[in-house]
Amino acid sequence: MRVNETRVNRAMGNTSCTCEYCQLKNIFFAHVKSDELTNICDLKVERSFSKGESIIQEGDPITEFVYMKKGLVKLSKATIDGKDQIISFSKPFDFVSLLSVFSSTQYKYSVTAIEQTTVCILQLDVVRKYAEENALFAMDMMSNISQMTDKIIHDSLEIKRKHLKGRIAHVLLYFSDYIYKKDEFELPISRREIAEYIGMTTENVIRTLSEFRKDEIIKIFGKDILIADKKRLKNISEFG
Amino acid sequence: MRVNETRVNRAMGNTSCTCEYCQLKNIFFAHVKSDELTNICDLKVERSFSKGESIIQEGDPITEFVYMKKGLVKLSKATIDGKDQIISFSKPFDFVSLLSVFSSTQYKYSVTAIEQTTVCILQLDVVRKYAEENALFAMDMMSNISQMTDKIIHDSLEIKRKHLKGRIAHVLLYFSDYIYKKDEFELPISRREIAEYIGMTTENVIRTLSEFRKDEIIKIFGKDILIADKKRLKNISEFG
DNA sequence: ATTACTCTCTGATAATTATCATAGCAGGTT
DNA sequence: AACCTGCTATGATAATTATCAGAGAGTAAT
Repeated sequence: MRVNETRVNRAMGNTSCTCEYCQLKNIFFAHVKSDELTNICDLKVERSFSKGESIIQEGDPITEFVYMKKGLVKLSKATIDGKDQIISFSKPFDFVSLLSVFSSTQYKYSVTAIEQTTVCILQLDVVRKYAEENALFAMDMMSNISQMTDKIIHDSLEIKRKHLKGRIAHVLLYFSDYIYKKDEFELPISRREIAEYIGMTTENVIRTLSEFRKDEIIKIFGKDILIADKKRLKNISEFG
Repeated sequence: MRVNETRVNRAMGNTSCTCEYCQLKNIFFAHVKSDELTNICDLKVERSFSKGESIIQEGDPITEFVYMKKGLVKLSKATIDGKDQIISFSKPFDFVSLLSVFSSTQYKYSVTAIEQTTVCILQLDVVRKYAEENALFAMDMMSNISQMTDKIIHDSLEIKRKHLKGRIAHVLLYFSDYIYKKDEFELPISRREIAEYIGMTTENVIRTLSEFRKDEIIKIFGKDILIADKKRLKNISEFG
């Protein structure tokens, strides 16, 4: 991680060992023995980031293994012409390091909190040691990587084949159905960031949202979105 | 794999054990002991496919582990409206199963030979057994998955941020620099397939290639392409 | 209070890309 | 031969999307 003046809790360390109830044990560490888990729990460092704070910076050496405990982050990459492209979003209990950790020594993307976020951090060599000694754990990691990249590739194909309206519908349904699981939610990102995700201009994102509002498919109150006609939105996402 | 009347060599099995010089030993099976490798070599089945033949069909149950020994394939996915989207291309010594094998029980994409292709096939449970018993091998697989998905995601972002001309330039440079490593080559895919890869219409692919020809950036003889001005092509790929 | 931001929003216009129509050509089939 | 079919190719036109310009609202800093 880059030295960042906005980063907080740098030295707070393991302030609250809540591993006891952490779902990671069942998901990711299912094949790690319980005494080793206690060890992992002691070694982990928990950190919090406010909305907008940088968690990982593109180019950072990969020395840590970061997983989402709470919140929401965006994975993004700077283009040659100084803009940003958003690759995907991650939520608990994704491992935001997984995309690069076994193919590179440096992060190829940045990770930024788009909601108040808590992550847990393990030293990479610790995780690597466990993986090298415990093939079942390594297999679980593989499954995790696969699921993560699978979703990224799938969404990328979906977005690619759709027109502007379909892409916006896709994004709204993504947050509504996949992230928040309700029809009314606060968009965690700006119109510009939506544009960076789906590869369109900010103006057209705004225009399309306005159009959906005029057509009474959604209601907009700033960042608050209410999906009023999900059936129509799904139809637009599929075929529009 | 689906029963396919075009598939050949179904029952040929291990007709030519050329494992002895296979590069896979150094790349993928580096941490598998040599006596186990002999076992793997005995269990593997080699199969050949002509250009156009289906190797894996979307929806097939994943029971085998397929790697590229020779040739070139496309990974593609059918869209809801009956078209195809090309995800990526794979060459020796990629593992074309890797994209799904640890995240799903069924293939989510099809694999089709776009050149005369030879693959080697291992039963998935054999590979899984080795991985479960040999964490270093599992780690090597992880690295392989990561590199493969990394490249897919990277290319997808590059294509997404470019305009039509830049995308065509990207594809030409992909085949020239990454696949064939020469300036003159035979395009292994049709204009329509290029369109399916970069998310444009066939007509515009053809038009853009014609434009490059008129601008003397490339020469075209049917499927044969000669890159005459690579510098300009690279410039278009980056900024056009 | 003023300045300087960024974000949201809208309209007018330009550029890009898709669609539709047409045609030549090659390969395969009957 | 005549008839498909798929691929390549080009032009005209329509649709989509980007760019440019401007404006209000909010927020932070001076």
